[in-house]
Amino acid sequence: MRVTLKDIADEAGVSVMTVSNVINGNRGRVSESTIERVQEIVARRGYVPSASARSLAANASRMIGLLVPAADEDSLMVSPHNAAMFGLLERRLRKAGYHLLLRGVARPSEVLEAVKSWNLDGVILLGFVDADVDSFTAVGETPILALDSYSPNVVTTGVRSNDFEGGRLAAEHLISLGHRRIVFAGPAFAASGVVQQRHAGFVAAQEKAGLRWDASRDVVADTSYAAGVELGRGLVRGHPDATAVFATADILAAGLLEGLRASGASVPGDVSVVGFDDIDLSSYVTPKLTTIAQDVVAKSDEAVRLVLDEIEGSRPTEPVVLPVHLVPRESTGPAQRSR
Amino acid sequence: MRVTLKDIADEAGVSVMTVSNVINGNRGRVSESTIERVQEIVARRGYVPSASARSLAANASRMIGLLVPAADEDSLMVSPHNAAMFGLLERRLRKAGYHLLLRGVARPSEVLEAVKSWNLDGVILLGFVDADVDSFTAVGETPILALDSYSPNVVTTGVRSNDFEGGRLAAEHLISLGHRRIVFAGPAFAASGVVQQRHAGFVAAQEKAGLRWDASRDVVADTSYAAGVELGRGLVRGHPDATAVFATADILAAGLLEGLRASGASVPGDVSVVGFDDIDLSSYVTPKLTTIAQDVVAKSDEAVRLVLDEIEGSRPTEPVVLPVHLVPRESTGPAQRSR
DNA sequence: TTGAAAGCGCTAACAT
DNA sequence: ATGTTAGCGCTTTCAA
Repeated sequence: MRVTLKDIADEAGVSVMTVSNVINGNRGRVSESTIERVQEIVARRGYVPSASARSLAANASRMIGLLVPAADEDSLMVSPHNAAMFGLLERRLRKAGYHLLLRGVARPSEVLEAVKSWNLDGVILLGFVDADVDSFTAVGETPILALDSYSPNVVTTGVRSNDFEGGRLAAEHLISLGHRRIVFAGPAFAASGVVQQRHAGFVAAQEKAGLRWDASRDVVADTSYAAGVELGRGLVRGHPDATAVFATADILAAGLLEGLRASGASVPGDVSVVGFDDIDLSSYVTPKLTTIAQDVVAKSDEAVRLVLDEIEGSRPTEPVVLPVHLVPRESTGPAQRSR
Repeated sequence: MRVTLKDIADEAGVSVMTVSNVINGNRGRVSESTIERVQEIVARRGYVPSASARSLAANASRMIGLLVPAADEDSLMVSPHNAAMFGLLERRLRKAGYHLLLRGVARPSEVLEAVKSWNLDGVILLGFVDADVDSFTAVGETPILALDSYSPNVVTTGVRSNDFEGGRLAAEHLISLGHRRIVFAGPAFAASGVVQQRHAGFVAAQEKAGLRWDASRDVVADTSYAAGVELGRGLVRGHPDATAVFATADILAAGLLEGLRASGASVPGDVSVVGFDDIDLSSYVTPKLTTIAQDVVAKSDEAVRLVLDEIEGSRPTEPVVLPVHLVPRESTGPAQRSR
């Protein structure tokens, strides 16, 4: 059935160790002629090493776990932003010779279980709230990298965008357009450092401009299209004097556009909207969303680089913070004097 | 370091086999009191079985490969539809006690390699063109399931939507609105049975209505937003008499909306548009897309069910074909008399 | 430059 | 109801 090292060794008339050395590129230890002979047989027989056997013997799996929150009965959280990260992370890992285990996680303990079970060489956490990240405990030396987390948990390494700066840029943009009363929409602060930071940057820019922050304009909304629609429908009634909204995610902002439209408000005529992420969707909706762009390519590259570095033995680093920038499109315009 | 079966066995004063039997739920073979004692130790020590060792000894990995096309230097193809499938498939597999290896594949031979290397219990192919599926060779008894494929390859089992019916429904809907000259937009036929079938259903409905099919209204376009925009911009010039377009994917149809708008054509005033898939995006764009909905939940459920059944030993089945239905929204309306 | 022996953690098959 | 033996396919260590 399966072609094993021994089969190759027998056919080549050498020991399994010699074949193993050829396979693993331990030149130096094997003569040129042997290398060629073995390689020919390997190719002809279609030999592929057993990852299980390797993992067991070498205690290294060359597999990285990509763990995503998922309630027991639920599907993985595959937001457009996460979907983009999946593809990017897989490519990077593949090019580095690693494989990717994609796994939904309901309880923090399952992270530990996944690592132990598959002998994962490293773990990348995508989309966990800080409280969850806080609770992860070390698993031997296995590097654990948390994307978009502000958890102080020392067993994890962080890679995230400059959320504070993003909040600042959004506010500055709106202020420069004359907006003075801006609603901030996003998930509850407590759970998310990301949201806290975006909010802090947003408030800082306003204070710098001499505007007083009014907490009544903080609105809690899920990161979902539906939540955006609901918020948009009620905005004019709930915040009659607001001329702009900063939403902490494009998907939420996109829903907002729809909700505002349904309530008869025009964007950006009556209300300006700024999103966050710059997912593809943001230029598909009408009007096209002005947003704060994250560099998802850099984020995935850094994440993989850091995990692999730690696997190679380097010490965990300070969190890596990636730059963001404003992408002005059609959903923002001058504040209406009349409102 | 790692807690092993032997550690548990030593502490419990039994043999490893007894512990193994407890772990694997081979009740019957072990006394109640032993089970309890062992389970307590397992929980207390945080024992997690080694998947590698299991895979090696039992010759079963409880891991399924989700393989997606990806050129060497490129990222995985993570279209919105694929992203939805990722999440759905992972959930199903997780609930069944399986793990998911997500892997981009540049050459068909890599499928074989992935299976051999990780001793995969099964494989799900997502997004491959028929020509690629044709070329896959059997890997022992390993079930290979191809999603959305019309390849006659006998080593694979198919799960797909009723594409012919989808094409028919789209055409019927447009015809009933008075459209007589409808453009068909999608990737090249040759490569894709999916597109062929949608086209065939589309043509059949027209012929049934007494319309003559005119091949000049077949337009080749990538399944991408950009291709849709380009097509939309040139549509009025290239097909001045067309009153509607059927696009084989929502992402393409969404681009079409934008391109038509850019060229000054109104939807559905001047041109009606029907998409395919019913991804989230289709109700986020303006106007909301009329589309043919696929049942992605059923598709993922069936895919997992079939793979697991075949792992259990049942024979490969006929392709499973899932129903589709029309979702009328805002992008279609009565044909203009004037055009 | 090459090989032999031991063992990674588990299970299947056969004892008892 | 429980234990023993013999691997699964590979790498590590030590020897030649």
